[in-house]
Amino acid sequence: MRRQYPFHLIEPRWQQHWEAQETFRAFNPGESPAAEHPFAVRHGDTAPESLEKYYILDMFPYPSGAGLHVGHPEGYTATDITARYLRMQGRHVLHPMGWDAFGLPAEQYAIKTGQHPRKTTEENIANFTRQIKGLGFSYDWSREVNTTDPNYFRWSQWIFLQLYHSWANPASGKAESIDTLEFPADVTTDEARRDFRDDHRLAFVSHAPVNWCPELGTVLANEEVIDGKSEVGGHPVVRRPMRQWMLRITAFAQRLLDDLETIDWSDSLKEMQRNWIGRSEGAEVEFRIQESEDRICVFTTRPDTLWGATYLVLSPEHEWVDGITTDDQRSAVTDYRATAARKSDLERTELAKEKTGVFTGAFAINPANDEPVPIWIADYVLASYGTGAIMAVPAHDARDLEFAQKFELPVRVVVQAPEGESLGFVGDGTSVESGFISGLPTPEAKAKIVEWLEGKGQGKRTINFKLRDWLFSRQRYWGEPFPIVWRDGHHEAVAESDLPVLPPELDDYKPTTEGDPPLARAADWVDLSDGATRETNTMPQWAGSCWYYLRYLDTQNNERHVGEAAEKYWMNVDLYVGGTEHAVLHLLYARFWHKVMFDLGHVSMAEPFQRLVNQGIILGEDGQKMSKSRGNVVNPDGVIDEYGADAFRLYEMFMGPLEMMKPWNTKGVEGVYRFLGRVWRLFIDEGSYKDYEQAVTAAPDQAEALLAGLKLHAAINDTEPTPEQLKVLHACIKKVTDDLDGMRYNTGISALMVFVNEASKWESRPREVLGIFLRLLNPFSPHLAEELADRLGEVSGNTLAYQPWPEWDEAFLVEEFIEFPVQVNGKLRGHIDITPETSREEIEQLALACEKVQQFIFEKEVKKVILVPNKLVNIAVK
RNA sequence: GCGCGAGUGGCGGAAUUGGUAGACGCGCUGGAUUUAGGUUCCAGUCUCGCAAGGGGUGGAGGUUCGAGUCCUCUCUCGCGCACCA
Repeated sequence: MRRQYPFHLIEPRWQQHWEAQETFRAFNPGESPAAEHPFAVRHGDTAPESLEKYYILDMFPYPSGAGLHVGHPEGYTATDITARYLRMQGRHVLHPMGWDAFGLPAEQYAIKTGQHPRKTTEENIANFTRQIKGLGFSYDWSREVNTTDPNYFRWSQWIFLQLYHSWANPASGKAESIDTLEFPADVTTDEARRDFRDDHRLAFVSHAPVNWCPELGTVLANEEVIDGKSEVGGHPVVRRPMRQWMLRITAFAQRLLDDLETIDWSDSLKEMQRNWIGRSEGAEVEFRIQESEDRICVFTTRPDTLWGATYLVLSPEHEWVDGITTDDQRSAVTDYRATAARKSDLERTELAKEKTGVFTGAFAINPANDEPVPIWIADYVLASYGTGAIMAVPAHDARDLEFAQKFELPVRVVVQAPEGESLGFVGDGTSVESGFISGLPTPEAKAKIVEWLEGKGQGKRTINFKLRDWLFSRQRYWGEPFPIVWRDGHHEAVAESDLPVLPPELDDYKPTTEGDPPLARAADWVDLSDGATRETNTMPQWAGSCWYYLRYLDTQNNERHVGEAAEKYWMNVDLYVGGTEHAVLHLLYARFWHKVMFDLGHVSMAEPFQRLVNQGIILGEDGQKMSKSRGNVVNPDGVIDEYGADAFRLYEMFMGPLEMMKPWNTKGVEGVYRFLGRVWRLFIDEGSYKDYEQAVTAAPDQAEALLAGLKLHAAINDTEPTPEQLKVLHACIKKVTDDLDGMRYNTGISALMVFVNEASKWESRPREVLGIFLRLLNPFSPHLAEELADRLGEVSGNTLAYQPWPEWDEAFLVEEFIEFPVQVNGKLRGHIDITPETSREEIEQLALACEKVQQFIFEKEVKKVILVPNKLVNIAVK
């Protein structure tokens, strides 16, 4: 196919120019550009740090072997356009890129082939770099980070130590040094004090059941388990107790929830985080066990239904089950617990349509009415939420009702529904048959019963979160080793001066045995000369991505994770763009780490990402999700070969709104490619381009040199633009500026198309007008814009990157004659010719006199004439 | 089940605050140039109707001079969470 224009020559040339010129370098406080750098050409002696900054961040990719897919450049193009736009607007823009390079695929490939994951990772990064650079993004490559680089993960380990050395002080609600933790009076021995501290650290060791994925040979965080299967690979996950490192994210649940109010994220994303944090207000109520002094504590959000609590249910794992079970029920209970323990999470939720459970034989006393209620165990009660025990109120809870009906337990209505059936009613109503709270509306009933329980010492108001502590260790090779050693059964921090802790070299990357990490195989590495042994787990992939946005600010700093001045100047991230897949993983973890760092004084702001935008996913041409098995994956390399990077960028944005899910259509790429061809022909003399093409056919190796022989279009000249031309130009400036401010890239592009459609008709094309158009085009398709601007005339600093963004003048947009719409009863009936000076009265008269309008108001009563300035006039008749 | 979002031509999508529905692009139809095709350029393209005119933004109501936009009910699709007491 004939090329619309020689993008294959233009694009690499400008990419090399930007690289050589370091066009997109951002400058830290204290740094300044050389005098000939385009930043200095634009801003003169002004110190970069005195300019208003804008930090625009992409979610850095995992460099997989498959290379870039079309989803990556969607977000990257959007941020690049905004970065280039704001640079032209005079902002000091930081726009970096890096690699989230620890991860499972490289390790699995290593297990299969014996090749070191570092090698795979390096190759993949090289490929990603080539692809991303080929798209002409304006990244400051001097700030590239790689999470697997020891100079990077040294600081990931350092941050882990900050967590290790801290605790969450409930009094201040903040992370503080573990040294501020006061020991209770009864904690006196060194051993007890050590244990007490270890129980309070933000990074701590737990032996609780965890999500173990046998297929992957590692444990997973709750966030990484979906429907009982691993998020990566979809392998079954089972519960199993193991010694693991945990991070105390639960201590920050309330702040993670509250601070969502301070940031500019989409409602749906905030809602996803809120749901994940899962705050619910209620009360803990204590039920005395019959013929015993022990009390079972349950959590309920409906303490007002206490009179309707006709039985209790404990989770099968509840620690008291053994103690309370009666002899005649013991074998049934033991069997049930064994069955429940064998069930995977999947079976316990998905497959368990029908409620199951057994009676323990024991009874508890309902504190409201002193009646004995039976205690059951059932796996619909989760050990991990609340107290692992509930009071069942079958009349006002669907699950309890189902259970009660199956096992013929009593059901007692205690809330009157405002209307309709009260049995099974779960909303707010009025308490009935409930002693001293009868007659009270639900909220008041709740308050009163809790007050009463508190007075009796049998309950208290509480808040529960679904959020669990973060399981932070993995049984893998290709991750950050923990900066931890073990001595006499206790863990100790590695000295900061000994960081980074490098992983050992291995020949075999497989986990050793059931759950033993591959690092355990490296005896030389594990056993230290002083008798201590190294922790052999590694950190999860999230560790590196939790703080990379900070390292970009100061990648070369060997003294700190980030220099204070750089952090203060650049933070926080003004705009963060990425996919929704990280809504509750990366974005929650990073916020948590950031808050800890904030409390400890290592960063200056409480939230890292001020504004966050999710790009929608791109579907295949068949409207299905792209996948190898469907065979509908679009490879960007092929598209760029055929149409060029500028067309690719333009199409990714022209498809539709950034945040929307939308299908790929190669015909659409051709459309924007044709548009770029029209831009080319607006500037370049067609005859000379045809000559060039013929000459290139004869001498393909001379293509670069022959390109120099192209002539500008003969219609381009230095005449004064006509008012009509200025109107078209300024309408375009206005629309593109508005759309870029609102990140409406698709409509911005359509405005550029409208301009080109008009300008193509001009017999005289003023250089001034075309030059301004190229500045508008530059953020979208920078290679072509730079090339044509270069041919059109001198560009200061040899790049459009820092040319001032054009401003529009409303005066040029005023129409001399306006076709003003006239409606009758809200329906368009005709137009009248007016000018901006036409008075209201005149417009009304003209509208009523209009011939087309006449036939609709003839012999009717004109009730009202509504004139909306600059919009229309509407005549209401009857 | 709960929460969030979205339904507009043959298709992707426009329509900042209620104010000319369908911008821009794809596709399609016709024409011109070149011609082997393609490229490029011009014209047309929501629908019914020869026209005048009528209808039209998932569906049904409502508010309004005027509703794709606001309100009520309802249907469909997508996403998230899911026995969270």
